[in-house]
Amino acid sequence: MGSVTFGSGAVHRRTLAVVSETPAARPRSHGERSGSRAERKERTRQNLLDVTLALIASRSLASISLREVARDAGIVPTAFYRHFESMDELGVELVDESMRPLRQMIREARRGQAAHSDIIKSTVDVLGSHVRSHPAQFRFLTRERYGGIAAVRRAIDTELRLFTSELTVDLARLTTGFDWTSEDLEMAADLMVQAMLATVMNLLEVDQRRVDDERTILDRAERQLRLIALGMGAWRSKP
Amino acid sequence: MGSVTFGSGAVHRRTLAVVSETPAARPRSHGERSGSRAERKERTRQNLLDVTLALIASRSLASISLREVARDAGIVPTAFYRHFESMDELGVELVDESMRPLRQMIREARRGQAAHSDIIKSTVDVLGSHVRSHPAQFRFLTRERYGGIAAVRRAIDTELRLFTSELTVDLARLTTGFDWTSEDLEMAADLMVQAMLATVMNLLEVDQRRVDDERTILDRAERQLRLIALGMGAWRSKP
DNA sequence: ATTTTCAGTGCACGTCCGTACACTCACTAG
DNA sequence: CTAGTGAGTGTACGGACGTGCACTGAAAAT
Repeated sequence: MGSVTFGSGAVHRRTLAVVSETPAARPRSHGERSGSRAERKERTRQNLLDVTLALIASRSLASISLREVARDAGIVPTAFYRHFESMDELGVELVDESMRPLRQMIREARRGQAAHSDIIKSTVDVLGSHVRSHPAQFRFLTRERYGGIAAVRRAIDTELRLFTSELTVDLARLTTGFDWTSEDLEMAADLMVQAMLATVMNLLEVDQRRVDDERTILDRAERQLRLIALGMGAWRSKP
Repeated sequence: MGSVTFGSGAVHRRTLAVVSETPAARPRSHGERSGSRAERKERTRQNLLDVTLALIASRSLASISLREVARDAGIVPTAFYRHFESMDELGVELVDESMRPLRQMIREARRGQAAHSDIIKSTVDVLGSHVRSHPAQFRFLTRERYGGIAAVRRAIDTELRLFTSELTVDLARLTTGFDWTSEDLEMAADLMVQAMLATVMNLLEVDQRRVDDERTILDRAERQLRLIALGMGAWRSKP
């Protein structure tokens, strides 16, 4: 079970279409080795990010080596530096990358909020479906949120604050008439985000867990959010 | 900046008091190298745990090496195996170790609950003081709760469930008369534990953070728990 | 047509790692 | 008093790691 090295023997296969005069309409083969230099570089970079995200499934970022990532991405270790200065820097970039599904989620939740009458139910459903379709991103965010790399922790924290403040704005819209201070709104939004993040981790740890199935977890999240909403109905910011 | 190896030259100094006939009243020197073999072993074992806990402050368990722990504990790497089979096993033991302050906390909170009139305030205060006096343990639990080592994650999860179910019992006592199902009580307790754990991490990350000072964080936690309590007042389990 | 750029290669290095093995020698049990 | 135990030692190994350096060759710039 020695080295699984490959690529060293497989010589770079250049694009064979040399005669065609139409540069716009390429055959594109099957999306293999094509594009400008910049495009190729971007693809490798993306590959490094993807591969790292896949490795996060079972381990923490701090225990993943540069060599391992390069190996899985099909490049030589030193070529890694053409894209990132270190694994830590890659980790910070990965935060942006992983926030994309979450941002898309909040947009979709807002849409559901308009259509559906039950805001909480639709929000939880959207959460569930997004976690199911982007597990790696959510796992990365929840695992590294309090993880061992300070720079990554900081980056996630910043993004999550942004997320919370967006939710705060939504809550403000729903509580006009009640005398909520923005500080209290933010506090309530933070509690909701916490509940949702804990739900995310529960969803990701299902499978190997006892009886908890997905529906049970989402039901609980729904009840927790409903409990908070109920509390907000009874709250007075300045008593 | 080569090897900082030491201990190899410092020969084991045996206890010098050989003449004294009283085996009970030892001079004890200054608590250095004394005790039975079993005691010495236990002390080394504890040292390994302590040293690891200290290293967790800035990194994750998965990135801490056996050699590093052994070095800091003042023993040779191979002697590590006299105490633990691997770093993973040490991690699982560390969970028990770290739960002790938390268990003591809940006991103290219950006492405060009896004396003080405001349960929430006293609970949050107890939380704050325990985090301040046992930062390493709390950091370990929160950092490795969703960390990279499955066995440790599992162990923490189990302990936290126990903690939650203890809180559930307390809540049941406070809500007699209201028709709460035990499932809903547990859901509410879980939300409270989540809020408290998030508070713990916020407390531990203060210092290097912006303006958030300790009091601000505890105030927020207090308001979050109060919000939940308010929600519970308005809740009906089977509507 | 020529030069420049630069993503990726290949090799080499020094360091740290986990762990196997044979050992010592203070304690303990008999 | 003697024999056995076992916590800790010292050496040694094979392998993985991060990274420096000189390189190649296709694409881009001139």
